[in-house]
Amino acid sequence: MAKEIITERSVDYSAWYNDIVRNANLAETSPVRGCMVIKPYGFGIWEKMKAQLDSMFKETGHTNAYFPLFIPKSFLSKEAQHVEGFAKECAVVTHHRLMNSPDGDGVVVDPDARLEEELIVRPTSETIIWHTYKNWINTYRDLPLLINQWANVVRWEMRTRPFLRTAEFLWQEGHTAHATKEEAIEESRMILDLYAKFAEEWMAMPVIKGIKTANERFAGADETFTIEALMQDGRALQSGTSHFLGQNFAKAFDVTFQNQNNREEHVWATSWGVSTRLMGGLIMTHSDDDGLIVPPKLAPIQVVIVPIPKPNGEIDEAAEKIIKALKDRGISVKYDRDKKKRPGFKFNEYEMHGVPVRLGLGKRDLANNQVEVARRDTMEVKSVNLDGVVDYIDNLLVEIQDNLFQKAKLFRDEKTTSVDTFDDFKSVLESKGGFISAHWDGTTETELKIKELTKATIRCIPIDQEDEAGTCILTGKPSERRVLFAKAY
RNA sequence: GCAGGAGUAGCUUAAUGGCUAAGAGCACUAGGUUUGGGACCUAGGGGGUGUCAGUUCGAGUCUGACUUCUUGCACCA
Repeated sequence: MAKEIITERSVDYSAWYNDIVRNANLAETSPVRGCMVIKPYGFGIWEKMKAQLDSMFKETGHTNAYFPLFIPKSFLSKEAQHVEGFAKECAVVTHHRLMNSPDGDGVVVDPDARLEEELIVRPTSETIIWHTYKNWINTYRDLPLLINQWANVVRWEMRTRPFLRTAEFLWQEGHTAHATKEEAIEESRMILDLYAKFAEEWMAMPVIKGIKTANERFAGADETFTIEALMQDGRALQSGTSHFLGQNFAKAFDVTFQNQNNREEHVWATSWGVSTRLMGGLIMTHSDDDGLIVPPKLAPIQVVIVPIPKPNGEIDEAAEKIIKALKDRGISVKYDRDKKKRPGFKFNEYEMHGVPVRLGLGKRDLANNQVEVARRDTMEVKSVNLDGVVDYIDNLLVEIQDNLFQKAKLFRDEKTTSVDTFDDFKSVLESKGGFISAHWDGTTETELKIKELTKATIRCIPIDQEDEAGTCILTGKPSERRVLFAKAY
């Protein structure tokens, strides 16, 4: 019988989440507040995500570059909205040298080594990038400039949670410059579609594409687009954002280009990013009380072969055949020959790690020319003839990927409720949670009032939905369309 | 940042302010017996209790500060 080492979701969702992060070897805490160590298995998943996203960026014409970790303090104050948005959570470098402590114990900051201009550890790189772009952009022929960087950023968060909110996190940030407003908007919309496609087809995580309200918009943006996912506890997770920055940064950093009519114009900008927060989304979209579940397309190990009861020549030989055939199809496979662990232990361990497919191979199977195939998503186990097993697995991985998405989508749809009164809003939020589609009068004041009364925020104004006239659930004022509310991470 | 809770071996944990006792289970090491859903036996190794200071004849046990984790609030991706 399985030991209870993962807290059940229904008992304590937060504890369940933390148990998965720890027991599936995704990450652990570090001595630095809010900063985590991403362990090899967890990083393996991130690397797969990163590889896919990177190739999607390249396919759409972007190239990678790298900008400094440190940003001169003065840069941050150039865009008023931007600095307001980040000032409270910046790490600041003030000195450049340590010295032996005068009282002989350890080291202290050398007071003589104060920096002339203090440096900010980037919370995001708009400022230093726009400073740089000024020199890169002269003429319309230099546009569009389509650059992405993979980097770490720091936001000094007061309250952190593994992956979902950490002081330091990994992400990609795209920063593009365009000759026209239309082209910049199109870029930010294109990236939004790219993110949604990635979330749904690779992470098997259904998302709602939408527009952020003014209140939830990125500091310094004219428009923020978002993909919003729904977690198993009924809370929403902002999973990626794409910003149309207008000419705000171009003006702040004086980035202009000469157009075809020989006139100087400010460029139009976008920025967009997804982070290691997606790992949190992955965990909370699919996993269960037995541990992590990783969609096949992102699994560091897609198939594991467990010899039963222990490896021997005959089993090794059969396993090697399967391994070769799977690898030929680009399927990653691990053969666990560890003799110290019994099969039952291994079963539980790989379930904990979310390996999509497990093969059990023993004398009994070989005698029947069969192999036992177990799928992680449904926990079904069945015997499959060895001759067709590679085809079977190939299809099964596709089926698991699809099943995870369908299951998550069904959950999300069931947890999305339309309401027309504030009483219904409150009761649905209380009893059921999830997304609530409701009319809103369009004002920040009402949005904040609803947040104050219910803790729910407007996650987005969905893009793929019909306009529908109605009245605001709080004020009764006219509304042109429904927006999506939820309690959020 | 505020308010709770908590830091004893890698993990889970025991130990009234005291007999010159930090005890266990899992994990680990060695050997053996086992092996189709987290095996068992025997023998071992590992901790001075998050850090610093204080109270005391005596401190995992009490006090203070700091630090990390955690829950909630506020803030944010």
